[in-house]
Amino acid sequence: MGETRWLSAQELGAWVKLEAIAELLPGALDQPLQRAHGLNHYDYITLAQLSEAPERTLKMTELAARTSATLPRLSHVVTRLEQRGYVRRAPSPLDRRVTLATLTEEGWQAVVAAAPTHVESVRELVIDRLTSDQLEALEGITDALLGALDPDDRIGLRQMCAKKVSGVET
Amino acid sequence: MGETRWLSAQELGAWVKLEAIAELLPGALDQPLQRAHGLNHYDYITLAQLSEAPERTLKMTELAARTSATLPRLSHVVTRLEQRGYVRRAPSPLDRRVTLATLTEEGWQAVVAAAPTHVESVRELVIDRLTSDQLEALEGITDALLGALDPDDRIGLRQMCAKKVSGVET
DNA sequence: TACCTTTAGTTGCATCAACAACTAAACGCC
DNA sequence: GGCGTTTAGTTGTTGATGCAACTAAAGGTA
Repeated sequence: MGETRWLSAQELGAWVKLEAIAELLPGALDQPLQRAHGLNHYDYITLAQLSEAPERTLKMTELAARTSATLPRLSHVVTRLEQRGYVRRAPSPLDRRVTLATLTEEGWQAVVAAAPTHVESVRELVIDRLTSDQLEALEGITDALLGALDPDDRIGLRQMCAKKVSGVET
Repeated sequence: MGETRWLSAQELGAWVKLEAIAELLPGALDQPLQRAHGLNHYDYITLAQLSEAPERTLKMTELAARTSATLPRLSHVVTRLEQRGYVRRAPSPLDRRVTLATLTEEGWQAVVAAAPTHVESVRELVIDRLTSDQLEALEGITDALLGALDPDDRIGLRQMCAKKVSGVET
């Protein structure tokens, strides 16, 4: 197996902090959404993705890819969201293996209501803490890391939630 | 509540990618450790922290802080690790409310065995993908974010696992 | 058409984490 | 010393996630 290349002091410093962030950030993002709207972060992302899609509808596979989740996980989540009336499932007429998930009017209301809470968290925890230079550096870094974590670019790296929602809200 | 300040294109881009990383990184770190050693990432960090501590012993509260976890979570994890013979619990003689967790010899062997696997993942997923400049920028960014996520610096931001373990392995 | 393979999605089970309620020891104060 | 408060930790329950097994529809091939 060859010798292990241990981490230098600089590498270790950056890594330990990134590790701590990976541990703390998910919970910090969940909390405000959970308390104010009964949604966790993943629920919100799921609804937000649907809200942006044409017809507010996506295939399960596509939705899973855009939310960086596995299909079983998404399926469970959609079941819950369906029970709450936020999403509707229907088999595709073109290929009956395919399930189309559609955002309901209630679901739309829920995303619109939750969006400001979420953007607020993101600003407070991340964006507003960084200088413009850091933000630019962050893009380069995240691109590099996603090369390993999402090699086939299943996510698509396109734009997201906040923009469109704001457009409709006015 | 005032107007929501939506995200600019640059902010959105950085954020969406960071979000994806936060979603994908934990699983990517768990997998190799899980398959090769039956430990998840948090188990490993817990053992690693103990391995560095004087007497290989820490108070539960201190260990929870250093691993960015809540006390209940740590308690459950330590229960499992104790059942596997990796950790021993003992009440502190000085303050009998306090529980001291100590790494056993088997626990030590387990960390030493798992460390190369873990460092390998960290390099492959993160460190080796970044330039020296990016690594430096990352430190600044992580410091800024931890200001929000860990305001009291409970973690301590000291150095970690890999260094010490490598020292003893030779 | 019959059969095999691939693809899409769901379901059940086992694991893990969050939260709240609880126990017990120490501290402060009279 | 007695009593309320704070601190340290554990436990139980509930909810979410991952994985593997399963169903069902499509596609390909003879």
